[in-house]
Amino acid sequence: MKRVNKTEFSDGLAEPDTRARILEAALAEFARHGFAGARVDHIAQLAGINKAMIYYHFASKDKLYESAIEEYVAGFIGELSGKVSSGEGIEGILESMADTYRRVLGSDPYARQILLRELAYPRGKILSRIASVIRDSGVPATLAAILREGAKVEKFRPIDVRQAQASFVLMNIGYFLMAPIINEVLALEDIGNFVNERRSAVIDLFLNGVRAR
Amino acid sequence: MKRVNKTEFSDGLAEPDTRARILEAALAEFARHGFAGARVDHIAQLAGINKAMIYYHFASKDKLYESAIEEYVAGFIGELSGKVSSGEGIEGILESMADTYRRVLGSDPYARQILLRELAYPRGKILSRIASVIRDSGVPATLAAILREGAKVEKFRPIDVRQAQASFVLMNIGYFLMAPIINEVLALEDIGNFVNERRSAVIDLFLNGVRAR
Amino acid sequence: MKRVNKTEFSDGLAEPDTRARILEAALAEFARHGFAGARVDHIAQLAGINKAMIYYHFASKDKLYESAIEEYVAGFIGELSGKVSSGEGIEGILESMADTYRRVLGSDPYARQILLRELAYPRGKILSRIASVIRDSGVPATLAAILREGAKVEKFRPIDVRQAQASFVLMNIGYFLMAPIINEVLALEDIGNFVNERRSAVIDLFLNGVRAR
Amino acid sequence: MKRVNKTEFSDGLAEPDTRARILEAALAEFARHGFAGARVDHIAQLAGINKAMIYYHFASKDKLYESAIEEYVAGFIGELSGKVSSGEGIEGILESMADTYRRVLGSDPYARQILLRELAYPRGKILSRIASVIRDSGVPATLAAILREGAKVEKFRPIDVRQAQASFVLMNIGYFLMAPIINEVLALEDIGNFVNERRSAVIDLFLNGVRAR
DNA sequence: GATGAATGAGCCTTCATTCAT
DNA sequence: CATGAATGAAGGCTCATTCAT
Repeated sequence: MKRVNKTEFSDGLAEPDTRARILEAALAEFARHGFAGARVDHIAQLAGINKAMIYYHFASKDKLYESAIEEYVAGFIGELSGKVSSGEGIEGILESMADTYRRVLGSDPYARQILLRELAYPRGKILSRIASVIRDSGVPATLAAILREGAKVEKFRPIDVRQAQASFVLMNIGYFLMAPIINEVLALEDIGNFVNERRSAVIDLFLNGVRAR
Repeated sequence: MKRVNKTEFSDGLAEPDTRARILEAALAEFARHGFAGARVDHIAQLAGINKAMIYYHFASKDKLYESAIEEYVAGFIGELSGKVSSGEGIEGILESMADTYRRVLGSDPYARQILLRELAYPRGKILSRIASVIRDSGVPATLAAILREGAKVEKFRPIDVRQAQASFVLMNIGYFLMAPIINEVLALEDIGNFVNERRSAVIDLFLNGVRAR
Repeated sequence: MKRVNKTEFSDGLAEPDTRARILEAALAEFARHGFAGARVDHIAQLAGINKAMIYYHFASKDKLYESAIEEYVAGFIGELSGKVSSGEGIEGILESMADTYRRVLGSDPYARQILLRELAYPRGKILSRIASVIRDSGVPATLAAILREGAKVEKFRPIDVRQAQASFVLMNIGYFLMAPIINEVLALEDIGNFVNERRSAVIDLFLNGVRAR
Repeated sequence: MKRVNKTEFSDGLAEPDTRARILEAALAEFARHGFAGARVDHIAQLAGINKAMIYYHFASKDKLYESAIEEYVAGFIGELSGKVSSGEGIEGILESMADTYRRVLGSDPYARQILLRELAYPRGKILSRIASVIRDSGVPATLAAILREGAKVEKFRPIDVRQAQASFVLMNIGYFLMAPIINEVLALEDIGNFVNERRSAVIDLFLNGVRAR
């Protein structure tokens, strides 16, 4: 907040400021071990600072968790918002959504863990925060609008739009959450392929599912 | 396993044997607090026995966790297998699957927590065990067979069967896992209704999605 | 409370039970270093037990302090009560009081420290407890009665009995509390002598102070 | 000592210099919480300065304590000395002593705490310092002289002067130290009254106690 | 089987003290 | 003089695990 990089004119190898380093280390530790399993000692080691510094910058392990997750979630705001322009048509928006989910949950090292952890043992208002970020991105509303407009002109079948929204999201996100089980149940040997093809398979199923006959 | 009822000659009002009580208490505690957050003391208290008894029956907290989850997962074997007869047609099998997922994840007090926990922080081979139970139930294979047969006679479109399997499962299971976020993003006010209508909405989307045009 | 000596029939060298050992060690540590200065680790060492045992028997450092002091103060109940029979006359009761004060504050290793500590930084209701023990001993009431009776028959001057009570107590107790300063101000070289003679000096001053002329 | 007013050329509204502010804050903190219970952080906060400043002016918490108490005790030197002129007679000197004790221990916010604390857990040579201040005031010597002179002319009984000195001091000071217990044992309801009347009650008892018959 | 007591290692947090600026 | 940041060494408390009975 009122923090300034402490080595502005120095050797160029300026180490990131302590508070940020702590938050990053905390995120990694919490993602890997959950809240109860995370060790403050370990976070300090990861951040390369003295353990007491954590309590200098944050009041407690609890507050540190909140701060780390909050900052992490806030980081996605820019990424998600404005990704969709209704002009692209339904294929465009579905592709955009699928891409975003994949990028966030398939590449980001912490998103999946944090999300699962919070779903299992909610702490504070983090789930609400995540929901806000998604809703405020405008994507769900845009998809809903398209489905409703399409139903009027009989391009789409008159279905429950909310159920459809949920279904599309879950087909996409759900895979990343449940991959270990899905992959084993389906006895997948070419997981990379499966993931790559999933985007179009999901969109195909969805579009055929909602399109009027 | 090797346990004997402890009140063989007693009054007939035999209380459940200790080992079982421990396992039940452990499941509840682990589901509620995760592995690291669970307290052996608390489990003993829940089971109404002395803490040392836990170590008499189980080698460690780790082993206790494994035993509790293993026994819990094993309990679903009978429930899932034989639920599907391919004679019921595709609607029948989809309904049967949707019902089962809902019963397990929507009513059972521990399933959702344990599943999320294991997905986030896998311990031992529990995820594999879950996958085995699902696969051994024969349901996925039956669904795959129906989709393939249907594709041959052009009843269904020629799609990737594995992707379709995954999609159907995720639309169903995914909701229970992610309900807190889904509900808030969609600003649901009638959650009960939404859940009740979800089964047919999902089946409807899926069938239209795979059916030939 | 519900504690039984654990080595009833053993070698006769039965070690005192743990709880009592902890209380004794705690008293010593608290008396020597005060509450904030006392170290739980040190108490455990003094008691010859593992630090965790302290928390097995007592909830916290706070509670341990309360328990230790409470038990300590309670130990004086028997010692103080019934020490005075009004039949002994005023000299008798004054001597008895002076002796008791001297025994408690001059010989007991902890009384002075605990009393000073509590007077400076009261914790819980310990000062009240001490007051109760003194009052319940009946001694102050007996002294007051004697002074009042004596005033009626003009054996004593008509003075404020409460002030007199306070004065007598303070001349006795006060010395033990303030000895380091008193001794130095008076440049005493024969402290032992001074203490020995104090009893009769105080009683002499007091009796002449209250006696009618 | 070697300090200079920090705002020599400033607006004239010079704030008290830092060193003095630290000493004042330290005295308050030490009086309230004792040495071990006092927090350097808290002292800095009370003084409205940065914690490091404390270590710039004082070497350690120990030295800070000594300095604060030393300065505090030194402040009483002027107050106590020269208060007594033997010309006032014994009543005069006793009244003067009682008044001084009451003013210091009954009104000063720290004296009682500091005195009790030092008596319980002496630190450095502070008790000696206090004794010196008292002795150097000349009051005890004056009282002793009066009692000895009076004994020669048989105005006073031939008592142990040192015991009498101690007794008078303790009747006065002792009450302030032990008030919480005294008040409760005597079940005082009019404490203010009791304190007000104490001076004359003590002097009355003492004079009658030493006066020849 | 069952229990109360005991333990060692570790955990979160605090605190006096120091350093760089 | 003055500050914010940093640190090492505890300090109180907890927890999985074991022991004696």
